Parts: sequence; C-alpha cells; structure tokens
Amino acid sequence: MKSPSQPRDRGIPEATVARLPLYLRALHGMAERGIATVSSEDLAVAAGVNSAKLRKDLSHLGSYGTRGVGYDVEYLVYQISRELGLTQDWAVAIVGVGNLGRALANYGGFVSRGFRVAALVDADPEVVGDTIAGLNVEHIDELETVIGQRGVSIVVLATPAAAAQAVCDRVIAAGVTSILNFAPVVLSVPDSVDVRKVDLSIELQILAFHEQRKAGGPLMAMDGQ
Amino acid sequence: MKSPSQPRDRGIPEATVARLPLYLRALHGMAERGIATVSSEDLAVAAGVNSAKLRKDLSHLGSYGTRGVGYDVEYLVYQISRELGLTQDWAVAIVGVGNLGRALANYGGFVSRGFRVAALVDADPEVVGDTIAGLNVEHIDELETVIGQRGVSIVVLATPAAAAQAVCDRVIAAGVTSILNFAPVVLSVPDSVDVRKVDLSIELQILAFHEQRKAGGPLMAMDGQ
DNA sequence: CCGACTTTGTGCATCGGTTCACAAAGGGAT
DNA sequence: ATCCCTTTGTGAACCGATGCACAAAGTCGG
Repeated sequence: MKSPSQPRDRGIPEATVARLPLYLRALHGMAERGIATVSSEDLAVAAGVNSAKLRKDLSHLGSYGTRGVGYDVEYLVYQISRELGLTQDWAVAIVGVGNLGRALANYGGFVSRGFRVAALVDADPEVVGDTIAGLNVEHIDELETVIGQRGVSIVVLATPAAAAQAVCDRVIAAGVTSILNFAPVVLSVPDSVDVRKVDLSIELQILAFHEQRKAGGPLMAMDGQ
Repeated sequence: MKSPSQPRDRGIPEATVARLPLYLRALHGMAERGIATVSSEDLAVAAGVNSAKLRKDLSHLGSYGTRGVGYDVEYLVYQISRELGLTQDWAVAIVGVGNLGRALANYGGFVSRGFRVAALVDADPEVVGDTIAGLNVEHIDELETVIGQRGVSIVVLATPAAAAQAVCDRVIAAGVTSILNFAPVVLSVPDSVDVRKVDLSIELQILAFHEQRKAGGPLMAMDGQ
C-alpha cells in the first residue's frame, strides 16, 4: 500500500528505463508539431510499442496522465527528462578519435539531449591538435586532467580493442563511473561502474542469423515457415 | 537419447542469438592465442556472462562439448559461425555517407565477420563520386540497381532521420528484408522485414539515468542505495 | 447536474529467460 | 577394469517483463 501521490518509486524496471528515451524522442517530435495532448495509444504507435506497455512504463514514474484525455506532451517531456537526468548538463569525453570517434563528436543527437562533448582525446600524435566539431583533440596524457577539470562524468570509448581496457582503468581511477564502450572487448570493471556496450558487428550478425532463417536455414530445412 | 548429430533445433531463443556473437568473439581471441579447448567456465568469463547461461545457450545448438573436458575451440567457432550464417558471404549496402556512414564503411569488424560492404549510396551530389574505404559513392537513384545487381541482402541506414523512412520503403521494395537502422526514427515495415536499431543517444541517456541515481536521484533522496 | 464516453492505471495470467543444482558422461590414473 | 575427478547438459524453481482486460476516474455535451 502506497500513498496516492508517491511518484518517486525508487525501483524503475530496467526495461522501462531503456524505453523512456524512445518515448522522449516521440514526444519531442509531437511538441514540435504543436500537439498539446496525446493518448497512450497514439504515443505508443509513435514510439513503436504496445500501449499497455507504455502506460505501465509511465505509471512507474507517477500518475501523470488524465483519464479520458491523455498526457500533456510538455509536462510528460519534462517528467521523463527529469527522471532520466536530462535536465542537467552532462560533460562527456570521447576517447579515441578514429572514424567512429569523429562521427560521434559530430553526432547531433548528443547535444540535443543535454549531453555536451567536453573533450576529445587520442594517443596518436598525428591527430592530437586537430580541431574536430569545434574541439581541440588532446593527448591521452591529459586524460586525468581533462576529466577532473571539466567535470566529465561519462566517457565514450572509441579506441581500438587493444587499448580499451587500459583507458578504461585510467578513467575509472580518475573517478568516472559511467562508460559507453564501442570497442569489441569485454571490459572488466568494479561493480560500482556502469558499462554499456555497442557493437556494430553484433547487430549485423543477429540480422544475418534471421536472414539465413528466412532463406531456409543452415541445412535448408524445408519447413513452410 | 538423441542421435548425436541432431543439432538443428529450429527454435533458438532470441536472447541466445544475441549472445552467440559474443561467444564467437571470445573464441576467436582464444583460437588466436592457440587455445585448443575451453571449459564453459573460462569461456563464460571471457564473454562476460554466467557459465550456466553459456552452457544452456550452446545446448540449443547441439551437444558440442565433451564432459570432463570442455569445448573444442575450432569446432565451436565453426558451429556458431554456421548457426549465425557467417559461413556465407553477406553483401551489405550502406545508405547515407555522412560521418557515421563513413565510420561504418571503414569499420574493420564487418569484413572480419563475413560481411562485405558492396555499395555506398548517398543523395548529396557533393559526396557522390568520392572514394571511401576503397569504394565509390553512388547516387541514391542507383539504389535499386545496386541492390539487385550485387545481391545486397542487408542494408545499413545511416541517413538523416527525415530521409530514413523513404529509403527504407525503397530498399524493401527492392527485396531487402534485413535493415540495420541508425537513424533516430521508428521505421514502419511489413512483418516480414527485420529491423534492428542502434541509437547512440539512447545508450547515453540510459547511462545518465544510472549516473543520476548514484548521485542521489532527481530529488536527492538520501537513501544509501 | 447527470449520463455517456474516453482513456488511464493496474491486477492478473502468462511467457521467456536466468540461475541453481545435480545426475549423466567422459577422461585419466592406478 | 575400476574408481575418482572434472565438466557438460538439463530439470525445475525463480524472476522480471508482457499483454489482456477492466474498474476507476475524469471530460464533455446536453
């Protein structure tokens, strides 16, 4: 039994957290198009999920809808943003300024969501000193200094696989507890540190698996489905 | 008792499929270091998962281990590769040659896993004709031709959000049934088409959520956890 | 002020996935 | 050949997530 206006339930399911950014994106689009109010059904369609799931997700944040009407777009944007921590400014450092690091530095989706690329760091003297996306590329020796002085709390690892663990250890020692890893290695970190990984080739491999199935499977089993 | 070569269970759980590439990566590393045999425990550590989960995952492919010994690295690499469809050559087209598209074209992880970038396509006359990663950038008008003639079965969408759905519709009409989408939009496609999406800003937002929690949560609730 | 209509929020059944724990299977030593 | 040791493969309990279906809550027209 909980008090009726107890929105702050400390335990939001992980699956819900992963979908909130999706809702937020859909809501931003609607706000831009001047839509003031949206039903769970419409928002669900825009976000590509089932409406019951959406309502349950939102119910974890609190009771922000109006029965018979729907959700106020602006208000919901604010509530989700606040829950995700996007109402504050996050300083991000990108380590590894290869093709991927460059793409990330230029990626508009970061800035528009409360993230600020505060530093670009690389080990290659060839790129150190270059200006990318308006930022000076700094030498890896400056890593700890940069993190400390600019209040970097999230680090994006876009280094080669071989360098990732060493850089990871250093940024953790420098106090960082959130890492987004693009290098194709399993990082070993203390429990207190959050690592999310994105491996582009894994996604392709999963697609290949399903594609193969459609084509008849590895042994060309001739089942109709 | 099942016949020893009855590996083909048509229903491999989605969660398992998503982990197979992880095992494969770990196994490749071991093969390179000359390791011939590996236990589920060791492989699990290398892949960053629980060993019981790993064994259950592998059991869906068949009985490829030897009790008391472990798994033969080479053999397991082959079996997983085959299951994922990586023993064949997949032609991939990348549409949208901005920063991200460029990074993807140069990404080594594709080629090394049986994927071949067969075409780069863009709408901007400024980039059409450029050579990137040894490939000529072709005009979007050629999209259908390129897909048909080079046997492209997987398309990577790295276009701006506004263009993604239109390109998506075209590649589907051209016969493609597997799409990897980097554009921050929900694509609407027939059920027969597989879409996997990667949204870089979503991953960062999830990190921000947890980071905020560590720092005390949105209302600075002072609970120890 | 009331009654019909809309849409939320949620209890409940269900499902897929994870983890535990152990019997079965194989290897190697004696 | 037999026993002991290691490690797999899996039955079963558990856990979180999903989706249905509906009562509760609110709006709006008359």
